[in-house]
Amino acid sequence: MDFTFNDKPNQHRIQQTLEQFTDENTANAQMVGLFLELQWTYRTMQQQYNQLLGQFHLSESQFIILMFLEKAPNHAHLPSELADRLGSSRATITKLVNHMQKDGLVAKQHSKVDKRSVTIQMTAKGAQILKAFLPKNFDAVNTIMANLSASEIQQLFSLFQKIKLGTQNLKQEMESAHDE
Amino acid sequence: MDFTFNDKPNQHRIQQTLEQFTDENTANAQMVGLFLELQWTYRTMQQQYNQLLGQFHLSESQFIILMFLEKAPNHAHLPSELADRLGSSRATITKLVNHMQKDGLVAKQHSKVDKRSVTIQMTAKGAQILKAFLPKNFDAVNTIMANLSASEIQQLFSLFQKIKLGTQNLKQEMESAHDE
DNA sequence: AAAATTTAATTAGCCGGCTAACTATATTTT
DNA sequence: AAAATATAGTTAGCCGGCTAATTAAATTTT
Repeated sequence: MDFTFNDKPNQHRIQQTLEQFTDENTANAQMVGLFLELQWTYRTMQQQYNQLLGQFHLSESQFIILMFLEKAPNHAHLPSELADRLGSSRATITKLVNHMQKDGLVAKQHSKVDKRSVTIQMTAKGAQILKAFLPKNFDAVNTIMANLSASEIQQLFSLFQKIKLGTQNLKQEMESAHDE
Repeated sequence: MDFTFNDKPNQHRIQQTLEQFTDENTANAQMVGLFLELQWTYRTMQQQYNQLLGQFHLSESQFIILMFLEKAPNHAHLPSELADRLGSSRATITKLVNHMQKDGLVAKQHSKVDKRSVTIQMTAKGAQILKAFLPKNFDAVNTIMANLSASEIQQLFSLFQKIKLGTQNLKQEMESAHDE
């Protein structure tokens, strides 16, 4: 965009250009601002939520793993399945599961069919801690979301969907740019 | 809530109870679902954004610090000011700034007035890297937010505000509960 | 059947987040 | 002025995220 006028533009043109610039500028600035706002909203929420989890000696990922195991047949999953579910790397899962094993929340069982494979099973203690935490989690989420109406919740679902789509597009752009 | 009927309720009452239960249940389930959705949206977005930052050997926090310094008089701030701005602990800032110093993005200057105090100043290299990154950042944010209309962006600002309020309420609840 | 490839999980090493404890300096109280 | 308190920043030690390299086993190719 060019802001040096060699001709002598009339007032209308200047006004138009300014408005156009202003519109684009504020629209763009708003996107950046929204991006920062999303990060701040998440960070502050997560900090508080982590404190709650800390009272039960859990991390967010550990909680998600317990929830996932709770619904699974035989309360068991493979590490790779946990990684897919959490959207994190297998290395991270190894660490997490080791901690959880040390704390007695899960147990590892080596498969005899495929000797590379390991099943992670929730223990009774894990189930008990999950059961104790769930109501607190529920209350906390209700408090966090208390100011939202039912229709606002629906809006957020749909808006998050759009942001996730945007993220996917960015991912594809970056991957194809990397191939060059 | 009780679902065993000792009396013989008419069809209407059953229907009513079911609806009421369903409504409450789905409303609550939706809040939990929305909470998970927010986490997922943020996590996937952040993973991609971190990849972009990684191309410039920056982390998100390092970028925010550079932006903050860029706008500051003399391109300088105290560590405590950075901590407040990022909403993170001073220990985290110490680590971050040490890394950034090693990479030549910032410099430390010990105050002679207050010997406890240190000023963190952005270097020319820091300014240059920031300048190189900004357009990429801009494009990435635009891609992520591309599916949102102007009014949707406004909605999100207002909805995030409500979530932040909810977080504050949770914080206060937890702090007062802790005092007991 | 042997070689090459793929897959499952782990390890090593980095970064950034936290809390708690510590050092050094300023400030306030007494 | 001395003692107590508050403040600025760092350090130690934990956790959880990542990538890259490694190990071991299964599968596919040849």
